[in-house]
Amino acid sequence: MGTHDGAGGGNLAAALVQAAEGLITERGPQGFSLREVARRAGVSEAAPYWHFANKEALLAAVAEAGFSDLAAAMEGMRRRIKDPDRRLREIGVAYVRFAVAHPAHFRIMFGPEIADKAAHPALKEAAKQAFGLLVSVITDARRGGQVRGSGVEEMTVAAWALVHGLSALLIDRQLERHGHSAREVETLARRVTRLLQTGLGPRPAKVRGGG
Amino acid sequence: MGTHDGAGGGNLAAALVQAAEGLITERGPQGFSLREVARRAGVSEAAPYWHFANKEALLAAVAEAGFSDLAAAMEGMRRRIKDPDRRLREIGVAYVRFAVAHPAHFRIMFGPEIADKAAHPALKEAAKQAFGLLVSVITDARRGGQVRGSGVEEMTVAAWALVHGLSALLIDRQLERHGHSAREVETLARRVTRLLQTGLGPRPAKVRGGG
DNA sequence: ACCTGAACACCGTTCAAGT
DNA sequence: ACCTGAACACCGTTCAAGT
Repeated sequence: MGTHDGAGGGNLAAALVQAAEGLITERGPQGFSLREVARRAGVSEAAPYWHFANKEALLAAVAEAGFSDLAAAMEGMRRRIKDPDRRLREIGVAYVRFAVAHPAHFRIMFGPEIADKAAHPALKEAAKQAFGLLVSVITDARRGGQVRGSGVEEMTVAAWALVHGLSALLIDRQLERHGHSAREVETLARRVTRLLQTGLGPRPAKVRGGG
Repeated sequence: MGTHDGAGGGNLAAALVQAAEGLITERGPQGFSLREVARRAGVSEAAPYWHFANKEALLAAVAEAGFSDLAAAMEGMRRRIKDPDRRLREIGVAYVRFAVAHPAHFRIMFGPEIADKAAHPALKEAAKQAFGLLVSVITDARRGGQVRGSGVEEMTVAAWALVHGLSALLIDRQLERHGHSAREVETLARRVTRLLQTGLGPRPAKVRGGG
């Protein structure tokens, strides 16, 4: 508000976002400071305030770029894979892969560093788009299947929660038993996503009527 | 290390933890400061350092209390409910209920504020216990059912990821379409957890062989 | 053993002042 | 329009000094 907020003509804004991404990757959301970003960009500590309202606005720009990358990764999977069930799985895997590859981005995108997300509408929009992609893919996967009422909505929440939770647990080192290499992470994500599709229980009967 | 770290005879340590819980609940992990905690406890800004090595150690104490409460809530459900499937569901619901009721605790417990969790072994221990509870409950629910290889381990990861992700998405206001009242949260958690048990897909066939 | 006071090196943010 | 310098009110942490 009252400032350019990025997409003007200046290139210091872009340089600041780039420096911010580097710093946040190196030191995490804790060690991040606006003054250090300014130092890395070679300007005074007050300069960023011309381009961003405050620290949070700069972080929001970083988060936005992250959402854009995540959406691209998911969209790529949707385009590449035709089988609806496998497609749903691999989109989930792409989500987890992104989180583990860019933990700092992931935390900024979803964490409390950006306190008031309503103040950064582009963020909400990006998240909504990712959600919409999931909805459509799940709808495709269930086409012809019996889905009553708000079924797809709930399925989408479940699918999102599953890959989001797996991402968070991996990033926060809560699953140390399972390796963090790219291959191991993908295998785990694939198996866990498949479990959501088949279900934990061996009860092929009551599936249809469950209220 | 080199300091008491809590369970000594002094009561300033306990007062500091209590003040920290209050402050973190009011202002979130961002607005939290050790100096403010000291002020609320009515001591000088250097006093906390006699009882806690640093800010992180105080936060670790808060996280530990949170894990203890969460474990108690889950354990209570295990004792109260006999039907294995419903028991698993309600333990999941208890997890989400705790997260939404105590978002600040939840974030401290799992977030990056405590950078090196290996430095606070009590934390790892508490998390491991909660995981063990899930494993045993899932084992019970699957008793008699066919579970090959590392099946239970993977199921546990899936169940944990699901409720953890739902908790995180709710706390971070990413599911604004769904209300945040206690009743609405419980209903959503129950439905989503049931989805993991029954599975998304209407494919009662291939369930058994899936590699 | 336990706490205070003062200090150091950092922050986020503002604001007059420069060009 | 865009940036600097200096300032304000905060931090986390340390350390001599008190009792």
